[in-house]
Amino acid sequence: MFRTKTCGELRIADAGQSVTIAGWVQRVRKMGGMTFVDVRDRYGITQVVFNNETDADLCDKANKLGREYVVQITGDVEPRSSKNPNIPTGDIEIVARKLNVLNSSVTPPFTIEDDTDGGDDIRMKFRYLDLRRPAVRRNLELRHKMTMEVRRYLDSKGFLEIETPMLVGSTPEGARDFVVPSRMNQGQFYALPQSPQTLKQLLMVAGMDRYFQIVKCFRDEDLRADRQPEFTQIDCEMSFIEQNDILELFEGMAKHLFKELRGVEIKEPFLRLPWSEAMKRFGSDKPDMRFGMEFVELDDIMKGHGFGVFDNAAYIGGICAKGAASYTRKQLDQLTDFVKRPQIGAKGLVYARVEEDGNVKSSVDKFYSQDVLRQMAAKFNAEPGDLILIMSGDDAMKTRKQLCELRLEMGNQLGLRDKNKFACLWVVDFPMFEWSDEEQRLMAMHHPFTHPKDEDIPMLDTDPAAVRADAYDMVVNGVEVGGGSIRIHDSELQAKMFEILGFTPEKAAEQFGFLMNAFKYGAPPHGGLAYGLDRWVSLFAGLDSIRDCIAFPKNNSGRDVMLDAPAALDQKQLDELSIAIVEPEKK
RNA sequence: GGUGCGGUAGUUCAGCUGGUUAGAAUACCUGCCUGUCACGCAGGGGGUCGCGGGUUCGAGUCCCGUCCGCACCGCCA
Repeated sequence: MFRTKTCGELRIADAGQSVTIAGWVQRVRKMGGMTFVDVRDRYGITQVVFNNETDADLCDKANKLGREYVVQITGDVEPRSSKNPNIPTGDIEIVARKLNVLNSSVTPPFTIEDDTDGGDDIRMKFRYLDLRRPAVRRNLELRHKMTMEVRRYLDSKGFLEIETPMLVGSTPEGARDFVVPSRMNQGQFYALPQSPQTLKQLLMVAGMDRYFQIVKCFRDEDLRADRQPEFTQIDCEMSFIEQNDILELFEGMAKHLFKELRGVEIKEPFLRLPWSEAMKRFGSDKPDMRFGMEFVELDDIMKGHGFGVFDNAAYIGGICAKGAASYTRKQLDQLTDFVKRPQIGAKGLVYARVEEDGNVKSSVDKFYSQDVLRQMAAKFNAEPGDLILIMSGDDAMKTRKQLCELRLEMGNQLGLRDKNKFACLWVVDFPMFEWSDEEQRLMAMHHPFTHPKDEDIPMLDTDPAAVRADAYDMVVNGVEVGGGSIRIHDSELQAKMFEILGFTPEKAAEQFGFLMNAFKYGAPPHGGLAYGLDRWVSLFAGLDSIRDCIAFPKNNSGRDVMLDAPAALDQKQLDELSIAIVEPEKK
């Protein structure tokens, strides 16, 4: 046998056994007459000891080992005279009898340890070394466990896992597509799917009833810490269901995952927060509900006192930070700078402290009487020691989003965003459309196959912008971890939707004719959702970036720095595809 | 497309208002060391200061451009 034990499994009870292990040299400690070698594999680290007096040649050989050499070692398990309580195998060591050097290694560019000395850049370039680090490996193990539990749960609920093609047609609506040229069909292109949306709907028409797939999706948009150009979705679709059936089934899945992977009991049912309420109370369609600090609107109380900024504002709102009245002038100035940063773009910040005697001391005292300020503070249920922060603006939605940034920042500063605490909710009743300045038309907020709320359907003709959709997002700790909708299953309603979205009937037929045709053959009512696997794993692992739970991620500019992709093609390949590269004009 | 921060030894970083031979830690190499486990001790090697231009008697340091990395805005049905 190549090995009889892994580097993580030997315990004091194994003392006396002869074993063979194999792995990488983590570290060599030479003590003169004796040498300790830590051998690492996926399962752990085991100390091997070589003694000059017992076998001088063998000890010499061990002294020549370097970091990350690959070794096979046979020896006897013995209790250690001084134990190492830091590792599970710390009670024993292997007294070596045989050392087989399977491979040498050049010195790695960074240390293979949880607390590595390597930066992101170099770790990504040598990702295969980075993946040897237990901290990164654990993230991939968690990812594996999650997909196993997802399959177990969905299988138990009667879902079929069905694969859909990666080479599909391009759909200009929505994100940019990655395109793939076709050699057999010169001048024509496939696209990689942004999601299997239409295909899973066709599976519903096909009577598959309950479908899921753990599937790669592709979007050619700019990256973020939580956005990769290829990412994995847990994609699901069901027939003969209502919205509530889907919400219940998938909050059940969330509960299952929390229990199996984090040992956390999550209470059902989740809060179902209408989109309009989420925006009013938190200024966000993905509120972090681990803490309160809800918005309070102050238009009625703060207007008409001669403070021009407020008197002319379309929206005045604030938050109350518990116990933050001790903030210094400097800290408050920093908060003001924070909201004035270009990414947030607020004009300024008004603050008010509630003092021990209940008096309210604000930055706008000269405009407001103590009476008005106390009324204002009462609206927040503010107590002595609290800090009230107020923002205003001439666009209510914009100002709410700015206030949202401030709320999250205060949550951070006051330590209210605990990574080990989880707050789950559904945001429901999203608007059907949103106006696009760039395109000068209404765009589908979710996607064009989303079913409008039945009671809002009459408004499709009169006031489409006000129509709400049977669309929902699951939000955990301010992260959108999944979303879906009830779909349109009626070809006439679908045609109307395309019309509102500015498609001519010809264009709609050209791009989505296959779907509208299918709907003519008895499409069942259906709906579904997709979970973002990368985001779920990141959330459970407490990661700052989804990159850390992806074996081979792309960098900020969409490059794979290890493979050095993308790259130019050989002329021969270009010729076969009839593709000519035109140098972008130099500016 | 835009904003901010960064790029100095294999690696992570320090390097002030410009001024001798650019430092630290760690990694690496050599020697010593029989109970280490972040071993210890002694010694050693290691730099196109991202790249290009400019200002200056003199640039790692200031200015302009450019490339690369990270975070964010736009974008992400």
